[in-house]
Amino acid sequence: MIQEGEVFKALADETRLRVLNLFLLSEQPLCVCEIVDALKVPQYNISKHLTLLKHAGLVDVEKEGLWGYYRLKKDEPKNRAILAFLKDYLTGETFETDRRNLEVRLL
Amino acid sequence: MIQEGEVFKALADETRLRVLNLFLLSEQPLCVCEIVDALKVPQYNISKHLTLLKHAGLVDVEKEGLWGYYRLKKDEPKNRAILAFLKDYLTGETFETDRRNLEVRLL
DNA sequence: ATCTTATATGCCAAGAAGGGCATATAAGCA
DNA sequence: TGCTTATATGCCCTTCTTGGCATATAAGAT
Repeated sequence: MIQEGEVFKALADETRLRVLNLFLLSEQPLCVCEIVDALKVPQYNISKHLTLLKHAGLVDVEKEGLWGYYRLKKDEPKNRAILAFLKDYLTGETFETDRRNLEVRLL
Repeated sequence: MIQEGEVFKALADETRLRVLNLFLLSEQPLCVCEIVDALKVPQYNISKHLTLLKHAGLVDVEKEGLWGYYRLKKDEPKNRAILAFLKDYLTGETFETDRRNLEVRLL
């Protein structure tokens, strides 16, 4: 499990970067199932990565009934710079496809 | 081995962050032995991490006789933002001690 | 109460990463 | 030629990480 302050370990995984990419696009809370649909990755896998991102302090959750709404902690001082960097860094086919898939899902 | 573009994996290790911390301080090429002295970590260990950082595109080497002078590729567009971020991120006892050790070594 | 849906989690196996150690390489020097 | 010094690398072992799968949890609906 990732310790406090070890942001880079949280970012050192492609699936997690894909998840963060979605958050950076939407700038709104996303539930697990939306992420699952967009990335086409098994639910248990996304759940695990979200838990890890939460422990790393990059996202948090709000539970509403059955749903868990995750959102980027973009106002956290510790996260501001790295998220700004990420926004430019996450380029390429996969990230773009994921973003398109999310847009369709959110319609 | 780290693939092209996977910067975060290169940063997801404390020893490598400690090495980068030295480069950010000195802004001058450093040879392996200087880093070994400052961090008090075995030479073979530092060598391996430097090779990895090189593959990640964060540093490069210039060989001069027996010595290998490594330097940060800080002018590389891809690296600018992340290095700026790192400069603020690398705080704490260990990093400060390492910096002091390097200063002594470079006298 | 039961069934369904959304999410989390425990266990396992495979692979990657890191450290230790010995040794290889290779340049300079006696 | 041999000796020393600086650096790189291969092997082994241990630990960490990830994904797959099954299952647990828990809320809503019937």
